[in-house]
Amino acid sequence: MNIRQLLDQRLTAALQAAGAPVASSAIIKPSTRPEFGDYQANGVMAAAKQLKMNPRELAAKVLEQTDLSDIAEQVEIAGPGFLNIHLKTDWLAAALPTNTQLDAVEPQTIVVDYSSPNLAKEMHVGHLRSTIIGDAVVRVLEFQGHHVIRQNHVGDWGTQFGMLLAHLADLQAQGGELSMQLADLEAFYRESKQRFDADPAFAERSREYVVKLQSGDPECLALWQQFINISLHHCEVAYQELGVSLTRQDVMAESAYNDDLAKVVSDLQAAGLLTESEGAQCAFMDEFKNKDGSITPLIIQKTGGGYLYATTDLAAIRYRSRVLQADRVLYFVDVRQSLHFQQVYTLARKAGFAPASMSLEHMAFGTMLGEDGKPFKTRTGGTVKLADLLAEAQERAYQLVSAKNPELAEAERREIAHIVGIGAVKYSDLSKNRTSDYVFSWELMLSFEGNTAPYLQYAYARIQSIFRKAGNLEQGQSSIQLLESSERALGLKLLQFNEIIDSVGREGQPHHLCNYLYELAGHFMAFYEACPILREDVPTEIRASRLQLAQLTADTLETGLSLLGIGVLERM
RNA sequence: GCGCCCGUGGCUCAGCUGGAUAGAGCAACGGCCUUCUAAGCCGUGGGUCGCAGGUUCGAGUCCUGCCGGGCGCGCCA
Repeated sequence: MNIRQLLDQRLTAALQAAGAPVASSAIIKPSTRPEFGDYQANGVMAAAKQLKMNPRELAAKVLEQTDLSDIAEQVEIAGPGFLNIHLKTDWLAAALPTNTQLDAVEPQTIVVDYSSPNLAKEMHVGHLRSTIIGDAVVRVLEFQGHHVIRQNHVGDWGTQFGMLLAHLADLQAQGGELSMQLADLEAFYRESKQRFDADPAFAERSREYVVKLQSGDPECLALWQQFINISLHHCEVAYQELGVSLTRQDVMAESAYNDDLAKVVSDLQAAGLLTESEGAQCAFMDEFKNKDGSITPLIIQKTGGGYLYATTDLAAIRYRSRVLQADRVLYFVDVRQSLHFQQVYTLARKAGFAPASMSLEHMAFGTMLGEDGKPFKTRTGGTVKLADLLAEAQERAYQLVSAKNPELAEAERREIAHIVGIGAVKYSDLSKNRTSDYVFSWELMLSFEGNTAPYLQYAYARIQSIFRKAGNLEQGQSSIQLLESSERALGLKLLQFNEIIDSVGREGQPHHLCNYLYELAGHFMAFYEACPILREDVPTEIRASRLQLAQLTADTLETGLSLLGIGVLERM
């Protein structure tokens, strides 16, 4: 159930029935302070302004137009014209058992473009944002009942593959296993680049490899295919370690659109959208006109006929519309590409590649910076490998769990370290989703205290511990009673799960879910301190009610964390 | 030059079509483990929300200007 939506529907209808314009909304939000009830309506004042009415009078008229007595204990007009809604505690309690069942949504086909690493190099911490945030949103959308199509738009094409293949061919000529030579992709890339910069003959051969690759030379293609396979395998290892749901089936590489590119250009030309400028095919769109009258162009085809990533992105949009039949396409891509996407989206609309009914959404995120405020690098100047970060996180978690619970078996401590360590890394990224840049900090990323995944996992483990201790105590069929203030607060928070899921599905911001789960766990901790469950002096029906609250909290935490791609533990 | 984004306590961040007394975590300080896991709980101190105007009954949120930082802009992706 979605309380906020329910209140919004009823009060917005009442507001309009009271004479407010059809566009106006009751604007329901959780109350900012306990004495203002559970939810507050902020929209009456804005509507009153438009109607040139006294807001409190309008608020009174709104209340005449609806009857909330089935769900609300009391609704009061407060301050300049707020409506403060105090929900019935019994109604809350009765709604709790079905809490993790969402209200049905109209299913859409949603294409999500995320992760999309460049296969020329190894995945590093900079790939975390797209991969982890995208995967969380994918899980949320599927949970809502949408048809989600993952698209891992990996970079497997372009000039840099010339030097990689030239270097690879040389090594292969010397004998040896490809998989061994490519075990450290990052080092392999460095070596290739060094040779390219230092040796003109090698650079020339690299360029020849690009031509051979693009002209479909079978030997060259075979070599390339091997390289891609190995590099993809590296990604899959990282996905596995991270618990990311992408598989080989989700890969739709840049090269997959190669055959469409000429058609994209000719279709754009036929539509009169391209202009030749300095030898290149460009789209000059009025939407990108500057103050001085010049237009920032979008280059579709290079002088000499080469294609660019704009061309590929346009081909991908057409594919996602025509073949995948998407209602929405979400791009989890660095914010630095926002102008590019604006241009591509605009051109795709003009060209009819993207119908008006298909939503194109750039879910942008900022760059990861080092603690010096510059793009994140190690001390030696290289990027931080994902594998190193994850290993460090798990090691620290292992040290901690070994100190806390030395009696646990080695294997269980390793398992706990894995779930906790990976969870902490993912959560620290998921919990801040501004489009601005953010600062990478080992300290914060590997922290297990405060607003972190381990805190949520700890709350879950505590609940499991209660149930282990409770043994076969019958939970009974008795109803939930929200008697103590901490019980009521927990119950209300539990019921807000649905509205958070809706928001994440709509806006693609998992940090709202993180924040919700953190508050939920916090409410549980307060309840845990204030309300004994298994103590002998607790009456049976109270105990049964509290056990149900604990169970619902565990279910919600588990569901929420799983949507973030984070696991839970029986003990830690 | 043009365009986009960001400036919130010592640090890292929330702040949901403008709403009531700006919230967390970390760090600091003080309490709480013979009672369901102290990776926890309770409490204290700490913010002219970059600056200056403006719109509004009401501005961290909207508008203008300025200061500071980041990023992008015709043949990389």
